[in-house]
Amino acid sequence: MNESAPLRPLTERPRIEDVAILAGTSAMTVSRALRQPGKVAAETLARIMAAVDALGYVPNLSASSLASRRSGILAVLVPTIGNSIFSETVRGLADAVAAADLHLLIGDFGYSDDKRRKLVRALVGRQPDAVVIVGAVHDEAVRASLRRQAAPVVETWELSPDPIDMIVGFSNFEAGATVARHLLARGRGRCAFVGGLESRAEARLAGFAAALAAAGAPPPETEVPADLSIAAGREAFGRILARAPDIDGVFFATDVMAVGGLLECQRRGIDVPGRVAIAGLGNLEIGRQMQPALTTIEIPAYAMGHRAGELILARLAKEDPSASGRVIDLGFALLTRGTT
Amino acid sequence: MNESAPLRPLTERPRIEDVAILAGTSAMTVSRALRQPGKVAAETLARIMAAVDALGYVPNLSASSLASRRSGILAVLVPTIGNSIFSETVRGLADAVAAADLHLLIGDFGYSDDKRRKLVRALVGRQPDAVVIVGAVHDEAVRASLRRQAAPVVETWELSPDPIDMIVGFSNFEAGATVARHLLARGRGRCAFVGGLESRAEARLAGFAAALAAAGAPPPETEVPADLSIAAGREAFGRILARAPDIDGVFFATDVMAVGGLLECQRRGIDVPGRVAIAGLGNLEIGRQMQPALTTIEIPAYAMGHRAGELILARLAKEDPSASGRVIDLGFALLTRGTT
DNA sequence: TACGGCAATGTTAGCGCTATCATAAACATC
DNA sequence: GATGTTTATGATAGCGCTAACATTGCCGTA
Repeated sequence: MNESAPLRPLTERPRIEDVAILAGTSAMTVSRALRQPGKVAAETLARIMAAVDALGYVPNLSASSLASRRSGILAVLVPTIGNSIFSETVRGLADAVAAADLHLLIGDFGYSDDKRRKLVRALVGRQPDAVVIVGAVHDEAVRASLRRQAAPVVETWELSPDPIDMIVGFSNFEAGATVARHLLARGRGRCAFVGGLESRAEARLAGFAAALAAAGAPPPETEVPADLSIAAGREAFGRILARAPDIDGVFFATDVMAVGGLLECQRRGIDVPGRVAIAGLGNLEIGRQMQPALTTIEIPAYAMGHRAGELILARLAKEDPSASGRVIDLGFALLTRGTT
Repeated sequence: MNESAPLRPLTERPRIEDVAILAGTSAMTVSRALRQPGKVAAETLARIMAAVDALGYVPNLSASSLASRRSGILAVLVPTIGNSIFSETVRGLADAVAAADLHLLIGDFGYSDDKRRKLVRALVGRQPDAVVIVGAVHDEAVRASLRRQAAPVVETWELSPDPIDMIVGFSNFEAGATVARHLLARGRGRCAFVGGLESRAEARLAGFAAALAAAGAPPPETEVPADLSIAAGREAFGRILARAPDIDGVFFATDVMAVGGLLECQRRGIDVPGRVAIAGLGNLEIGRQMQPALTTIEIPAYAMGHRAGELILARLAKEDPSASGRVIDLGFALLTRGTT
């Protein structure tokens, strides 16, 4: 048995220095071996890897970030991780940046501007190499603090002529207008809208109302749901029917709520689309599987995340800021199915 | 105009030193002002806050972590962020730790053991103050590397007599057995199970099969779905019916798949629960809203996250490791509704 | 033999914070 | 007034890494 006392207690995590000593080399060579194995002689590399395994060494990324000024963090801000449509965007993003070693630091701001402000502060402090936000940011203080930091910022899910840095989205206004024109074409003259609580839904309503007005139709009855659940969609639909029994077309700002509306019709024995046409937005699986299947706006949820990731990688690769201010419209598609 | 050239380019982010100079104090006092405002004189505090605002100073948390040996990061590993039931657990966790300033670093391992291994390495490198994992970890290498680090680790969604550190869950085995006994009590003698792909579903199947066997019923027909979607549930159900047309009770490992089964019955005109009884697990909103409403096992998704957060805070507060090895069973409940 | 070039490795000096201890000033106690 | 006690602040020394610049030895070429 080796009786020499260890210099540092074994309970502490090994540092790069410990690996270097065990491998009979220097800290710098270990650092290189782990990040650019090609720059280290094969024999040295093997000794270092053996030492890493023996000690269970895991580099301290805080120290690494501090020294290299690269955190390896991609900060992602979403309104809520509970919504599977946003997680599609996150998945697209993760897939796009999978090769680069960036880790997603996901923050959930619960649709609250105040929480988002705090989240931005906290995330910026971690020196992210890039920031992706679901939704355009309108709060000037937040915009300023995101602009001030060097990392690329991509907003998504909306279009804005004046993005913080880059924006990848679709026109919520046009989506609303498209649904209105579709309902009008189906002979629906008395339309309603269910949605609110966030700027994207408001843009959809604006487009919806504008297209109705352009066609000379009366303005939509509107209901703001309590939340974005099926039950909230049901209840909002019930309130609309109570207020305006002659409604013959309803656009729900999300498929989940639209499914609520559809289920409520089925419960009440209201014929869809005979008496009331229903449309949603998101092309979620549940809408596709309903009977009749839900007419909806398919949005590029995955693609927006993926494209955001590509933009980020391009910017991080070359020091080329020419992409700044870029606005990318990925469009959307109306999927006409059984409910209209 | 002040003509003196700045010592550092203005484009660089301000450091704590810059704030200190502007406020006419020292870096240490600024650091204290931001973390323990009570320990700084009111007047000094005001000057410092003014300087922070003026410069838009945001502390570099990498440096902070390195110096303080506290990262403020709570690492969360989930099989997929796309599943809203796991996001309930994350929400419970977030709520529980909201006051402590811990940030959730969420990693998604896509149900892949290999990805999880990599994710653990990456997350451990960020020196998390705590780790929460959805699912028990069986991979010995991963268990070892999580054990080696000092931070508390909480596994969730399963029970295991030998947790890495702590575990908060429910018995998937018992959940399966409970559903089996319920179906038997409803006179269903020919049962099937749809699920797989992960250890929790396998435990449910084991319990389901054991309870059937104990009652002398034939072993369940089982189908492993392609994924965990509604469509996969539909298809698996179709295959079961083709193989065993006399099936009169089906337990789906998740509500989403169960909804698929229910919709498939409706499409085929199969009476539920007259001819086939259906049960799911998760108590998701869609199951509650279906007509007839889905019988399901309600699991403590939110509570598991919340309890995990509480355990972590307790451990971080006092240096009391007595909670180690703790196994907490939060149970589950059978919600009998229209489909059985 | 001398020289430049290259590959492999090492040395030094921070990155921007905070733990720790020292100091100074203000106050209370006898 | 001498002494302890508290409160506010500051000086110093790292935390564990990596950028940038040596240094070393080896090769080919003049």
